[in-house]
Amino acid sequence: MDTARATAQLPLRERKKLRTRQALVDTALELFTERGFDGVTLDELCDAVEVSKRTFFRTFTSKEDVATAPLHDLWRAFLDELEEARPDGGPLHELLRDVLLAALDRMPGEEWAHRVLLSRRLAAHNPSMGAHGLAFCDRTGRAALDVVVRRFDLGGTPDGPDHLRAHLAVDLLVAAWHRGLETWTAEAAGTDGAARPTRADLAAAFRRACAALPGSLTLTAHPDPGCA
Amino acid sequence: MDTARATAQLPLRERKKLRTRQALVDTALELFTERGFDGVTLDELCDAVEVSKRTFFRTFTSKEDVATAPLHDLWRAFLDELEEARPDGGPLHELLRDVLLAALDRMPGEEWAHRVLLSRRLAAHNPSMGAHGLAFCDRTGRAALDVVVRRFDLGGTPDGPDHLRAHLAVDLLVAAWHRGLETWTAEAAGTDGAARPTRADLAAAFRRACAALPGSLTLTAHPDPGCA
DNA sequence: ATGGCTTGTGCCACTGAGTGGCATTGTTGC
DNA sequence: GCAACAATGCCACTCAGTGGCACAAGCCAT
Repeated sequence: MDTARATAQLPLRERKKLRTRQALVDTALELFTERGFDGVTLDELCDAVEVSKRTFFRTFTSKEDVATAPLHDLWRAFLDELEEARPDGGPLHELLRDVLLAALDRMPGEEWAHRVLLSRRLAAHNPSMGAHGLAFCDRTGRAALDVVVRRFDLGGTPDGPDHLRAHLAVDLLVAAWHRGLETWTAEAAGTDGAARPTRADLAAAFRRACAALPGSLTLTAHPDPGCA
Repeated sequence: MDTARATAQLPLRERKKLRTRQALVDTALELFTERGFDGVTLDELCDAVEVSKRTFFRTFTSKEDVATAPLHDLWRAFLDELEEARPDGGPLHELLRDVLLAALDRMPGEEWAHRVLLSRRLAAHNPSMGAHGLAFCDRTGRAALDVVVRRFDLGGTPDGPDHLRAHLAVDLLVAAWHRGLETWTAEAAGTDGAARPTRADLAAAFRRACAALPGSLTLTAHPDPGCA
């Protein structure tokens, strides 16, 4: 695989660490998917990868963490891209959207997409997985906001109402991302087996969710005439 | 002894349960605030309230749960109010905002506000508390969406793009709520001691966050000329 | 290569959250 | 009062997560 060549320059130690890390992620997703998140103990996972539990906790912060790793990679790329983004005077939320799409484009293809799919399915069926994912997005959102207020000129006084708007813009991005993920995984449930949802599908679903944001503010509600 | 009126309203058993429940919440918030969430074991908390740990877990689902109880009450009231809301053809997000404000109005005054304040401070400093709160809001948001699509006519085909917009509208509400909470607790940090933030302040902060939602979509970003 | 030096790993014992089962106590209805 | 029943207390247990220390594997001289 390409990762072997890309990491060939790294010291042997680092490569070994990355290898066990990847083995832990893959095996965890496999075992959790097979027997459920609660149906697999850390001891079993560590036995399967032939690693001590102590080492596991040097690599990941929690049992949930190992199964959320694919998303971590994406958001780290997002923050990297954001750090180098050049605002052009357009709406902030469009900039954020494009930065996230660029980060998505950096992810290593369909293998990654499949891991994300497994991870999201676990999160959908396990409360602690879901909570961990939400908390991670929240933390990342705050980090993103820090970058935005540090690097961009939003035209208002610092700590004024524009700071609140910027924070909300980040929240909107995260909300759209979650809706995109959700419809994407729902599509996956429909197409069984062969036709797996691709990274491009995920990007499209996310774009659609972003496009639906303005409409979500104007959407009107009427009493349901259904009892007629 | 208890008055005939009180006995008539609720069986003794139920009252006892509610009393220990409230004692657990109050003592937990007190101890956690004093010594930190991780600095208090459940055994200590249970000793303080003179309740067995087994009973604790019959009342609350987790250690985090007991410290999030004040918010639970609010969102339960929100769902109740939503169940009886009559849409008037106005924007959905305004309806949701008003329903949440109405629920807020039902909360038992400043004592409740103080408990919320303690709870949020804990959540701000403890990752697992924060994650628990986010997961709870997410679950409640989904429940709210169910009510909306069941009771309201959104004018589109079921499961069409309007469903996505409705879900985003709920997400927007939750995001605005979180920002309102955040600015409210920040105000509390400024005014030390005597002048505690009130429930009315919280409602105002939430209103402001809701009002900032449209602007968060149009907020523009320019390169920071900050080195001037 | 062979020595020290650093760094990651394994092992062991431990804390603390959360659960299941069963006996006991207290409440309710007759 | 007495049977029926629910809530509680108690005990033992699983498992996630941590600290400490000994050991081994990679790194870097000479």
